Amino acid sequence: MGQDLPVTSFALLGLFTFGDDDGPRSLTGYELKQVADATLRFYWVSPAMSQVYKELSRLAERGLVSPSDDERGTTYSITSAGRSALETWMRESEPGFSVLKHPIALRLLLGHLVDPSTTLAMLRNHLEALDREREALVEVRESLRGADAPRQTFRHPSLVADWGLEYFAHERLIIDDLIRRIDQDE
Amino acid sequence: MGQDLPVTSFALLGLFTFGDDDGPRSLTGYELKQVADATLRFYWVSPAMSQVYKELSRLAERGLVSPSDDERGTTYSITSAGRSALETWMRESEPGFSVLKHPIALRLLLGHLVDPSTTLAMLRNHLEALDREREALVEVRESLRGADAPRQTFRHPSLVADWGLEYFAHERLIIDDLIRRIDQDE
DNA sequence: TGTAGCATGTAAGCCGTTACATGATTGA
DNA sequence: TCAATCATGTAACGGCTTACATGCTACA
Repeated sequence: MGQDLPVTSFALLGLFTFGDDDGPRSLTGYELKQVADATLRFYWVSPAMSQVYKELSRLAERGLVSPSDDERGTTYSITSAGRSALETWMRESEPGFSVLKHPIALRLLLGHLVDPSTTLAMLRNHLEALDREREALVEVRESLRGADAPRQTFRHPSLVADWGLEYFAHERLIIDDLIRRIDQDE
Repeated sequence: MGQDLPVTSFALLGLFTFGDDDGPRSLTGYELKQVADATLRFYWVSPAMSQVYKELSRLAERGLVSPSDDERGTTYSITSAGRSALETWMRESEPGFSVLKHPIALRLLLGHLVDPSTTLAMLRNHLEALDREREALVEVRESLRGADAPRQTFRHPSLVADWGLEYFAHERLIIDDLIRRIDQDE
């Protein structure tokens, strides 16, 4: 019974596997969305609230998470079937290549349609957006300190966060360089 | 009459603005797909054939491209309305931030669910995939030589391609480093 | 003669979004 | 008491994909 689910389902399911101290965590839909916004959004997606609830229903239907009532609302935890479905997915499915949707790159491609000053303004705005995103990721990274050593709970999340920080830093350099090159062209 | 179309429509429409020598190009749906695969795919999307034809119909309905018959089949060219819709879109709409869907990063996040050797194998495979993608982009970049100087037709496409090449090179370094770190953890 | 590439679509369906709706709790 | 946050959904719809179908041309 191979689980045929979109990657986003497994991504959300995976967020339940990061236990604090006392075992795997239980989360309400609302909380799950917070966690996804803090982590998944940088390299996967930030699903809409309605999508999160829909996913939780589907995962529950299949027995991969189990709901229980709690003073916080309806909380979900991963089941052992959920955990093994995740492990199977990790081991046996093809990751596929990454997909980037980069509106700035797209508009730079079409730069011949507008004034260079328009393109430059766009790139400068992008630098600011980049800094804001980077700041948000820095905070995520900081929050992992203390449990980010090899074999600790947040080892892998911290590796991914470091990757993301490098990505932002490097993109900053590239954009700076593009601004310089376009400035010179004039 | 603001054109309310998905970004992909403008992306495809934009591909018609790169004239060779004798004005803007005319393309069949099939050819448009080839161009998109060679360029858009690296930082936007590679739309399915069926999607390309659907977009062409919609763009034609709105008068942004005009079809004409040709020995190659039905070819389309951008109209002046199409061109000004593109320019307006470039100047007046918000780009928004980039969205990355990176299955490798996602699976690295969940590395605690599998053997380190599984993660290492995944990262090594990713290095090879990265090299293949890079090679494809190198060829695109090379094909732009000769028209990539400031103010020439392929100036902006070549800036974007250079950006992409740097991106791939840097990701390679990051993955190498991750492999080293995970190796050491054991 | 058969396979690969060129050329053009239709149909079904999933993923995910926005808009809308509701209600409890907490703190300014 | 009013706004923000927590909490949970439904409905409608758009974007894009896969699967399917068709036919022509060039070439090995």
